[in-house]
Amino acid sequence: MAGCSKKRLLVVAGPTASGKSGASVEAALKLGGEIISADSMQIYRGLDIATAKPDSDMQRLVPHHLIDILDPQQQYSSADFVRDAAAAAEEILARGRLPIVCGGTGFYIDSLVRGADFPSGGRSQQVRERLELQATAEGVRALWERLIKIDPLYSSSIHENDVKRIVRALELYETTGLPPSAHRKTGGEGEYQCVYILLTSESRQLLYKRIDDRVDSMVQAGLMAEAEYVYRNRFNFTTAVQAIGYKELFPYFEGTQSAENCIAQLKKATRRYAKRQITWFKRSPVDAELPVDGLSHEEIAQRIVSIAEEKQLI
RNA sequence: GGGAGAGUUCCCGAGCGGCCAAAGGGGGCAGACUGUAAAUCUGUUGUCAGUGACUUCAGUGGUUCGAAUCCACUCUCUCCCA
Repeated sequence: MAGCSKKRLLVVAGPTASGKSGASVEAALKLGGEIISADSMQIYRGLDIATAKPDSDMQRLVPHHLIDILDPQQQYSSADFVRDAAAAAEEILARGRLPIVCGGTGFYIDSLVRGADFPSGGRSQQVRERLELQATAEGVRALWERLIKIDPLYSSSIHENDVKRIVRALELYETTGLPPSAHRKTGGEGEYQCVYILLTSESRQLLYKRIDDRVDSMVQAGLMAEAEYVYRNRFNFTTAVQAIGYKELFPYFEGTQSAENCIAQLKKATRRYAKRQITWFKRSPVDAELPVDGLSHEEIAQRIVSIAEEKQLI
């Protein structure tokens, strides 16, 4: 029993198709936990198949938080996640249960765990849109040069082609009057007594095979219809269109590509995404790695529980 | 049987005497990431050794100081006339 003042938190992270959702549900049943989804796309209502959202049975077995909390035209951010996840954890703990953060959005998870503190304010849709327009009109180069003058330190840490980060940095500067590097928090401690478990695959090939199979079953489950719905709303669903599983299929709806080609493209995009996740988690404050190849959700859950015990979380 | 053309590094595809280990794209691999993150961006991709060396552009043999690039023959493929 961890008697310290910090709040208990179990994190189950991993790349797509590593089996985290299923295993987390099992683990939650064993531990008396509730799940906080750390997934930038599962927050959207109506986007179920491509996001591999836990089905209603799973959600009935164990309470899930931060799933279906927004309409697809709404926007969300890492800062929103930190706030919402912290609130959810609070409630769960108050009920005497264990919060289990489960997801693949490493940026969200690590922001929460590390206690990232995002500056208040510092956000302006208007400013950002203006900067984005400038970027396309005058070229990224122009913005980049402005950023160098404002914050040479920060600008040296990002690449001159990285439009999103350059725009964001300038947005931050214009709205707060301070250069981006002034906002950088030096490794905050975080307020959780956290056990961070990373689900891994020892064989990339196996992971990729699981991804391919899962895409096939998504198609079986009606992915095309869901994608067509997103396609029709592509100009409104600004963040949601970014999800893997829709945009790869757009050429099919436009009639420029066969469905087969698009699906192959989708598999490739998902594999690359998994690789990016793996790269991300290499730098995350992980406490334990758990190889999952060939294990059932039940078995993975079993190990999660023993790791939690070992680390004296429970 | 006659004629035209093509064979390039994992794939597609430029190159048409030296500046070519060979443009570009795809794919692979690796990485970055502090309020869009399933997004965005970067690097690398013949072998070996830190400058450099070595083996590559269907095959063989030539021409040349020098060839992926020119010539001859061989093989494979595409197309046109039979």
